[in-house]
Amino acid sequence: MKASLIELHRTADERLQRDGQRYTANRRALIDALGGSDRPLSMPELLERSEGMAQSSAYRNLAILEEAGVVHRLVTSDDTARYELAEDLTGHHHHVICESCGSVLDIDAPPELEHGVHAFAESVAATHGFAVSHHRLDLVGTCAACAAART
Amino acid sequence: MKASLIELHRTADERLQRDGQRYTANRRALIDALGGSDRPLSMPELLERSEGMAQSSAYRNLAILEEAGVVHRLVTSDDTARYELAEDLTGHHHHVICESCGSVLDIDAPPELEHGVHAFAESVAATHGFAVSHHRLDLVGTCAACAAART
DNA sequence: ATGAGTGCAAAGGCTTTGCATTAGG
DNA sequence: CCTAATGCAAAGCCTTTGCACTCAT
Repeated sequence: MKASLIELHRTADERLQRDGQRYTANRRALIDALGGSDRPLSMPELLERSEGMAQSSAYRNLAILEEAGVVHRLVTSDDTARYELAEDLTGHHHHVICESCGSVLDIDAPPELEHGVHAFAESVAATHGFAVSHHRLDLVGTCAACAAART
Repeated sequence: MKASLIELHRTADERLQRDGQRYTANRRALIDALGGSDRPLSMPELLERSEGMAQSSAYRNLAILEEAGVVHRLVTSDDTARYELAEDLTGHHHHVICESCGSVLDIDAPPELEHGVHAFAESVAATHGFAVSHHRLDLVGTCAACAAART
């Protein structure tokens, strides 16, 4: 499901134009950074990968990219946000979150499990009049690195 | 699984003592607030329910209560934290999160689904050397109130 | 008395906003 | 040209910390 970078840029451009936004060099750099990662990136990580971009521009552009449905902002356990490409661009996946260092890893769940979650979501929607737009299934614990460091 | 308030206070007291902490009036008030709610509470909500408590005391005591394993802090979508009783005091449950107003509702998942999640967690633990301590399964969308307001 | 707990106010850290400058169409 | 986008610095907001005071043991 992972789209090529070229295709990714095309899609981003389309969605921004639909919102009356331009696909500038800064926005391109952010998409490159996110498209080249197999996990969500924090602001420091994004700035490292985006030579010379002002932090305020990064925040502003990420907000615009999220608005356009290209990027997704997520908050896990620590209070720093992380960003990833929208799910329809990366394929549905879940997160393994280290509560010690805050790092996040992408991971896929077996189809049976996804089915179960969808059924659950539908029953909740029906029961509570709640419009479920998506679900999150995170595994939280300690990553190998942190477990080792804690020795 | 929901313990009586009396039992809850006893447990909180025990766990705090184990940490060399006292079970003060402020801490009691926080536990009362959380124990009397069927959903996680934000700081403003907690202060409303805790007559005259200083915000700094609330933050400090919640941190101590979390350390003692009585309270759990969670961050959902907006950047305000919410607090609930530790899972072993409330029973395992999941959250329905409104991305419009940030409200959170507690909910139970069917046992089959929980089984599936556990199996998944174990396979990830084995594959990635990641120590899974717990999981989160959230349904994200728009609550009935927000859907109505948006008319 | 003695240290934990509290409230108030100040400081911190991530994120957002104001404003003058630069650049894309 | 004219508006959108950028960078810098200032402001905001939630949360944490410093400090003097109070309370319980």
